[in-house]
Amino acid sequence: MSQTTGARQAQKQQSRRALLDAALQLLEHQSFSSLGMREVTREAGMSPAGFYRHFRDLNDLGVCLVEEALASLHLMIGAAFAEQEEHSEPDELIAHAVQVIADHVQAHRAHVRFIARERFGGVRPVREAIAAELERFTDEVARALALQPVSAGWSTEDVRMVAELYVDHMVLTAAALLEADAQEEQRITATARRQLRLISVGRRHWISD
Amino acid sequence: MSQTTGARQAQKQQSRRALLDAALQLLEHQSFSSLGMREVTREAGMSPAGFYRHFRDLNDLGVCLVEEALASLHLMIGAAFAEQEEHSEPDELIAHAVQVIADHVQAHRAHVRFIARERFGGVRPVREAIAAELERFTDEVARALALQPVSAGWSTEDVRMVAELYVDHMVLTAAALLEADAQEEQRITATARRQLRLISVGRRHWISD
DNA sequence: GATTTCAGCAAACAGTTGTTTACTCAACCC
DNA sequence: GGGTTGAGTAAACAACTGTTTGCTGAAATC
Repeated sequence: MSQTTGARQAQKQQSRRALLDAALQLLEHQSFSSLGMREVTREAGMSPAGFYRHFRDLNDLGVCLVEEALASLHLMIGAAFAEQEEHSEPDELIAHAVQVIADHVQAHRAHVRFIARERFGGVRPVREAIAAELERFTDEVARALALQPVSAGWSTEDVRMVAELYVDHMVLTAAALLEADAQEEQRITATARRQLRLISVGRRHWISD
Repeated sequence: MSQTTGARQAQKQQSRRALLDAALQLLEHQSFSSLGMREVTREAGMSPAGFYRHFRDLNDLGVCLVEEALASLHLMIGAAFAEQEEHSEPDELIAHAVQVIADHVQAHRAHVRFIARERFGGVRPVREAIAAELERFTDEVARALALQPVSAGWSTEDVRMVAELYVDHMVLTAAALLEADAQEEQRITATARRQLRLISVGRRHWISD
């Protein structure tokens, strides 16, 4: 249902990409709620009217960006959990997890910035799309946590609450890394590791109801 | 240096207040970076040019809002720590702390929304003002934590890292409460208490370097 | 090869934006 | 009470906004 021959659709996809990239670029220095469509089309090298061939709205484009940004996050977390057996020491695993986040921020700056910035931003549809995706994300983390030996005998609410703590901490750490230079990055990742270790200690001594 | 006779200055302060309140009102449905000054003056019932008698810029107004919003937060946390001796049970203290946050959100919705929304928002001066204020805030919390018996023998970095964890958690909880109805509020506060308890357990069993 | 489809364009629309200018008139000072 | 200060105004400025209209020309279909 999505392709006719190829060349036509491919060109359209390319223009669409240009619009999304232009938006991401502009969002480095402003919030989504102040983004203009003329601004976006200008940055993408397209005439204003052309925008409507791809999106109904700017909000429409915003929701697409949310899905795009969190898709790459899902891939990351999947890979991170898959590798977790390789690390026997818990501290090693924490260090690895933080490094995975730092690498992800490096590789997807614009996406991470967008999520962090608009999570509580001024545009309802975007905010809600992020909330919905982060919830699915938290479910995923909760499922993985439940399989760990530490979680034996835990209530689902307790597992879920830890998952929320981890996800929030991850987003916050990623956001902090966005504007950090190499030196600040060391401080931030060191603190993040310490905090994760504290939570880990808490989990080991937790008494679930 | 700030008053001449009274009536004159008082009227000016009142207009200034009207501008700040108008901005806060408008910021319920948009981000600061999309706020217009004509929009603000219109909402405040003032002519556009009048704005410049009070602020050089919209950013100038934004920074004022930051200071205003975090001043009330400082008052809150001061009161909360002052009352902490009244609660012998740790769980009771946690429940009280969460309730203080919920009450604060109820009483200062617009301010809390502004801080949560613009903490990672698109306007540099505002973002940096919030970061600076939250850092002072974290210092305050760290000082209070250091006095608690649990922190005996802890390094200053470890105390500071816990303080950051608490502050971030507080802001996040407050932000979550913003859009919650009565029922969701119960869920959010319950989760927040659980999470604080987990951190508390972690602190009790922590081995500082 | 003729016909249909449709991504992208140029132009025009009425509104809105931030800022400056010259002004009014009440509160202040002496 | 006369002169000064300064908070707030109305009008004008060029620049920009989102959206619609009819058009062009290349790719796709038959």
